[in-house]
This record gives sequence, C-alpha cells and structure tokens, in this order.
Amino acid sequence: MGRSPCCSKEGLNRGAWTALEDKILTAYIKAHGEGLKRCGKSCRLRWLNYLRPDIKRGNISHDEEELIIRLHNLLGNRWSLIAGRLPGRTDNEIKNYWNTTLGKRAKAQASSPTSTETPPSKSRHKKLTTEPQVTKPSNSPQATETKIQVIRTKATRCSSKVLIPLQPPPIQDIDPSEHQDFQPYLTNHEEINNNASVQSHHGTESLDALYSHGQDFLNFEINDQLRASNEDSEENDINKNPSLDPVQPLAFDEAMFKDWTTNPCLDDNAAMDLDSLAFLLEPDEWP
DNA sequence: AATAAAGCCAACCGCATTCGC
DNA sequence: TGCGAATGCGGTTGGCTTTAT
Repeated sequence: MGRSPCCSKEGLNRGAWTALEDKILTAYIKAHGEGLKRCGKSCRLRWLNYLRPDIKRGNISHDEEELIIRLHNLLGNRWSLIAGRLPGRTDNEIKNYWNTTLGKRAKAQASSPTSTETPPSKSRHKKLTTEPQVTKPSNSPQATETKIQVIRTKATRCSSKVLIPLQPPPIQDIDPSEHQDFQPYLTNHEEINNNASVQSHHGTESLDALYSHGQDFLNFEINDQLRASNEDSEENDINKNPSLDPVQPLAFDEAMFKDWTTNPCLDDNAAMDLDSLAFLLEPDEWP
C-alpha cells in the first residue's frame, strides 16, 4: 500500500516552486478565481472516478465480469490492483459492482452450490448514459434549499424526469494555447462525450488497451504484491490460496511477449475478446 | 397514486505509506 | 532522523432511482 511520489510522473516538476511557477499559478487564480471549495482529496477522487478521459462508462461486460471474479479470487479486495487490469474501469466502480452484484452472487452460490449462475439480484441493469446528466432538482429538502444545479453524475435511466442538456464547462474563456498545462482538462469534456463511440460490446477496446499496456500487463505486479504481503503478514493471500506460489514468476518473458504480439493470428481482423486471455488467469495453467 | 423496500453508486472517511523539509 | 503534509487505498455511508405492493 502507500503511494508513489505524486510528481514522479515524467515531465512533472518536483521540489520547491520557482518564481515562474508562482507567477503562472497566481495569474491563473486571478483570472479564474480560487474556484472550487474542494480539498485535494475530493478533487482527486472526482478526477479518478469520473472526469478522467479514459474512463469507460457503461455496463460491465461479461468478459470483464469474469475477469473481475478471477482477479478477486486471486487478489481479494485489492480493488486498485483489479482495476489496473481492467482498462477504463475504476477501483471504485469495480468495488461497487462487486458489493452490489458479484459478491451477492458469490454468496448465493456458496449457500446453494448446486445452483448454477444466479442472476444478479433483480438484475436492474444499469443503463448508463455516456455523459453526465443534469436533472431537474428533486423536491427533496436539500434540493429545494439551494438553487445550485446539481450535475447528476450517476448513471440513471431516462425516466419522466426532465433532462436538461449538459452545458459544457465554462472553458471557452480559457485559451488552451496559453495554458498548455491545463490541456487535459480543457479537452476532457469532448473526450467524455466521445466515450459513446469508445464503448464496445465485446471488450475489443480492452484488448487494444492490453496491447498498449503490453508487457506491463503480462508481467504485472501481482507477484510483487503478493510477495510483499507475504513478507508483511503471516495471514496473507498466499496462505489463503495455496494454489499460488508467490515466488514463482509469471510465465511471460520478453521473448514470449514479442512472440505473442507478432503472432499472425492476432492481427487486426482477429476476432478476439477477453475470453481468449482467460487462461492467463487460470492458476491451474500456470507452470 | 402513494408508500415501502431494494438497488445502485458517488463521495466520504480513516488508516497506512511516502515525501519533503 | 523525526515530523507534518500529501497521497493511495479499501471500507462505509448517504441519497437518489427503480421496483414492488
């Protein structure tokens, strides 16, 4: 657990602030005000769980569901690790999905082992829109007390509620060319709106992401994590799951990865989904 | 139509870890 | 080396929506 340095990312400045940086920050605050009355923690969460342009919104596909189940068997409640293997999904989303759907299903199956796949509760399939919605304020006390329009970031069904078209954030008064550092934020809105086209039914974009993650995906740090926890605690996941050998490296090396990515059967036309990679998570298949 | 119950999910909270001074 | 601040993470909660009665 713990954090990596917040400024460890390439290209980010660390250490003492320079006069120029101070000037830029001051100019920005002067131009746009102090803005949000939010703590950094809250802002971070909002960014990570919702605003990030690469967030994939929409139903958890069957492939992703299987992946979550397998990873959870492997890692337990290490949501961030699990989320790291599901491009575009957040730890919070996966955690929620597990708590509301998969966990209950697992529990139900455990209590009645003979039953096969149980539908997720009443199967109120979430029907996510691809963009945040601004709903008419409800008649709740909170809503009537304030005239602030609340952006309903929740995935909600279109009901009788009136949906007001989302107004873009007031970014037009920011000249992107003058604020390169804020570029991600300035382009964010557009990217979120484009997420609809990013959605795919069968996880092909996940595959693309896997490609882009490349070896990082194949040699991901599960073993390191498990090894670390093995050192830290006697009650560790390995002990709980004797099928795992924390010291045993994953059966992927550079050559294999190269082989895999150059394999002609994996060309653009190959119809693939995460099922084809399921064996990667099958402990029995591990050497 | 009204109300209760269940489901869902964004955000909050507290703890552990790491950084920078 | 110690300490305060920042950050990452998992657990939990609050409030809204949907479904059932």
